[in-house]
Amino acid sequence: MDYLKGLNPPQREAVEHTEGPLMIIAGAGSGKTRVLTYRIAHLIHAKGVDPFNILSLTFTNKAAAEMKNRIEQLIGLEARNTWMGTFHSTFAKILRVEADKIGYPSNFSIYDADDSKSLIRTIVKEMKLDDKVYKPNTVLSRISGAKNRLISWETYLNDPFIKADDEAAMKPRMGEIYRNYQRRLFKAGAMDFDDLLFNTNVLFRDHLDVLNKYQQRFKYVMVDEFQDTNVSQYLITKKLAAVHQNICVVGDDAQSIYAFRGADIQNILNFEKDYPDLFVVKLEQNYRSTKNIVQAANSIIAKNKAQLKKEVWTQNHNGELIELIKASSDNEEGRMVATTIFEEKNNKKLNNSDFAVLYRTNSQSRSIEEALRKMNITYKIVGGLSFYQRKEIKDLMAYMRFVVNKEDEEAFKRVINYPKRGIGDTTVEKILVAAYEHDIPLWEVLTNANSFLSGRAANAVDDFTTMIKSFGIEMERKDAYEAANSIAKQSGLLRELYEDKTIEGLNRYENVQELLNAIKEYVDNPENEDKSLGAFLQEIALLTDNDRDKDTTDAVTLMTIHSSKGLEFKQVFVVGMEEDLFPSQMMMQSREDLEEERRLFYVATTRAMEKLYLTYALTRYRFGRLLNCEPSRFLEEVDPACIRVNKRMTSALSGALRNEFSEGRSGFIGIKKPANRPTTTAKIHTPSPDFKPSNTNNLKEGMLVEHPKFGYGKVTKIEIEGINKKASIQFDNFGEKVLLLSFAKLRIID
DNA sequence: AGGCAGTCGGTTTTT
DNA sequence: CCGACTGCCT
Repeated sequence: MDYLKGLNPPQREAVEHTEGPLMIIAGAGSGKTRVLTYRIAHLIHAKGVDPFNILSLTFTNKAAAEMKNRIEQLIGLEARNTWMGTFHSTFAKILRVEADKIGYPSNFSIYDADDSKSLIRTIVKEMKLDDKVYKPNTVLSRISGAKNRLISWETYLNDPFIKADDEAAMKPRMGEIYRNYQRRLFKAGAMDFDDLLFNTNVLFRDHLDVLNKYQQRFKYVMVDEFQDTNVSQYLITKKLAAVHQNICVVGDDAQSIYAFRGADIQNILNFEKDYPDLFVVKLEQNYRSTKNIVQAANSIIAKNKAQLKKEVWTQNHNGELIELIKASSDNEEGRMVATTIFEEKNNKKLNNSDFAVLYRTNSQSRSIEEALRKMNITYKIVGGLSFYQRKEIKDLMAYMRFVVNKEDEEAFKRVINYPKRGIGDTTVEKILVAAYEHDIPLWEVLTNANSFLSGRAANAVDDFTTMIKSFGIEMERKDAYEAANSIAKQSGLLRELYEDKTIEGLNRYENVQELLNAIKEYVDNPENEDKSLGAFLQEIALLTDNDRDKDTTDAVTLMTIHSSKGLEFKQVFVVGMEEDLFPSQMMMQSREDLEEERRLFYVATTRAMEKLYLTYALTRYRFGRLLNCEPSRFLEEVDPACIRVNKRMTSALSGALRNEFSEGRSGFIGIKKPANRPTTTAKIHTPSPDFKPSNTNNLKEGMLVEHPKFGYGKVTKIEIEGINKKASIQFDNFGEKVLLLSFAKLRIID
């Protein structure tokens, strides 16, 4: 085949090695997707494999779509028949078909994280536990972690180590919550994201005939981004490939960034043990980036202990040095990014789409957005508050979900009284108690409202069920679009939004219209055979914002590092290079955590083809508070030969700030005069509870105040600098401090 | 049942 | 800063 000519020797080896277990270690920018697509094409064309027998698993819908696209270009429509999708969507489809074998209805709902958390909140409340101890987030991630390691609630409750662990964390009832959560999901005919994989494992474990069916079907199994698989995912693929042993995994241990989701880097490090006759190919030549960028990335990742041996290199030019940009605040950082983009665009005749701004957390996008808007630079945000997480979208989807699956408790709670129809919390509570305590299906309670509720409430509920029933009939007779359309209209949801004439309301109305359009597109797409509402819902439940078609106009891309994986841009800004932000202080519990943050930095830098900027701010607003920031340790870890400091950017203001208030700490800007008192005289001080930031607006010179850390002090000076009001305070035991009034916590004594 | 004002708390990444 | 929740009033 002539398409093999364009490949370098290791790439070609990977493509041609089709039989038996194969691991491809693919460094950043080494042409991984190319190899994967060529390999599939090769299987079909040269080896005569039926596309129907090939399964390719990816982590994002985008990656799956991209690969499908590229194969189609290579070998034409034949490629349509290969099964290509994310783990979650692939096994959701299989579970739909086999649901009855594990006791689920085939129209099961898929709970997203919000639904899961809401359910956990209800359970914690019902168990009369403290929701400050059992926070939905913590509980969910604990349960999720268990499921990813295939620990059922039964096992969880009986495992003495887990028990000891939970007790040490002062959360002894965790196992019971897990049990109740799981029972409640089952009763609602619902699975959360992790269940899709967990239950597939259960299905394959308990029903060997089913497993065998899929083993026969998938003669060739391929896993992309293998470093991101968790145990649950790995076991599924291993089982599927057990008969034919044609398993090909592609990954890069240096880009494993999903440990928080249960990804286990050991999967890739131990793969050889599971397959002794494993063939390994390393793709080490980088075609994407300049030497400087490759070297910078390598110099960071080299500090990690847990990694496979690999030497990524490139024949590309040295390119420009990496530019280090220092700003005094997050807003100035944004301005610098925007002006740099503006200038580079003009100087090098680049498009907006050649630029990307990457950050560690979604909330960092704000200051960048503002600056870009001011300079009239078009941008698009990937991820963030997802379209599908918007209230109006979730509301309409909840209606659709409830019509499809009338046991779906979370969907029910969303729609029962929205728009308002006079059914209050007490009534909802009664309905749920009736259903749960006596183990009656929710829909049975609703259709017999008279037996459970008193007159007025029962009538309102009757009207509701009548409406839902009519939607059900409509759903059976019509396609997803028509059904959704009349649900939106007749439920009153569309009218409610239409009547809201604020800009926000208009937006919401448009969003709902957009969802309806998406359903229309789905129905009109000849590739989708099943045009029912249920089929559409299962499709959409696993979509994220990243999968939505954004306007293809020329725009700068803003996103988190996590969502940037697999992409490349000519020029990349990695912003917020500050200690505790990146590497994130939330993460930093162990060496492994630091190493994952390093890999994250590795991913970020290797997105850049020609030029890379690292920027940081000395002060930053987060959660409405102004914090002082230290430069990230990563700035020191990068090989200094690759970096140059942008002098122009180091403004007088930032320099002054840096020198004068160098000892940053949350809550105060710095020490002006060192305290020359013996520390032994510091008395033990228990702060009273009423320290409020707002109090400090009333500060006047000469006042006596109390600070939670420094104790009692006297205000010596009030001054305004820029947007900040500052107070110098002489503390009894700590000398003079300068506090920022916008957030310093103080109590005024007189 | 529902609306409003005021308090409290979280503050990471995604299928 | 922003959303979720609480308590009070109609």
